[in-house]
Amino acid sequence: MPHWLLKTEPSEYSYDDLERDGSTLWNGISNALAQKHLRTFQLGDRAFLYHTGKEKAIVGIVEVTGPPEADSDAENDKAVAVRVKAVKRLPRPVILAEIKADPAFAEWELVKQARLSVMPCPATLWKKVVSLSKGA
DNA sequence: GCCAACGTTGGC
DNA sequence: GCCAACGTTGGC
Repeated sequence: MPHWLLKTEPSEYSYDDLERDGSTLWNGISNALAQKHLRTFQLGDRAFLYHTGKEKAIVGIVEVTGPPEADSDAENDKAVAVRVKAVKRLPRPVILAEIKADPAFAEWELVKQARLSVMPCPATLWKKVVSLSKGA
């Protein structure tokens, strides 16, 4: 089961908002590579939610609750959106600085390609982030 | 607030 | 189809 990372600007839509809503349609993704990733999402896949802007931290885990569907808001009629639900907040946020400080993450798009908003998260990195979130 | 990185647009 | 100009994102 693949894992992912979704970015969001918390002043626009935060993990708090998702917890309040229960689930939301993750739409408005226009970048071609991000769309390519989004199209391969499957029911039950899990993703980290990352807050950009002031926070720059992975804050929680979400789960895909349906297959990719047409993003009816998008100008591009091939664009897809995916419904996700909140699973759990991480015990503590894992900030970008500590991710960058660890060479294990050096090849991850989160570090290498700052502007990509939907990306895969290799299983080893997933475990590492979860483990970091349990630390001090 | 600045700017590097990257994507998109449009003239040729 | 190339590439210069421009716009956007997001870290700093």
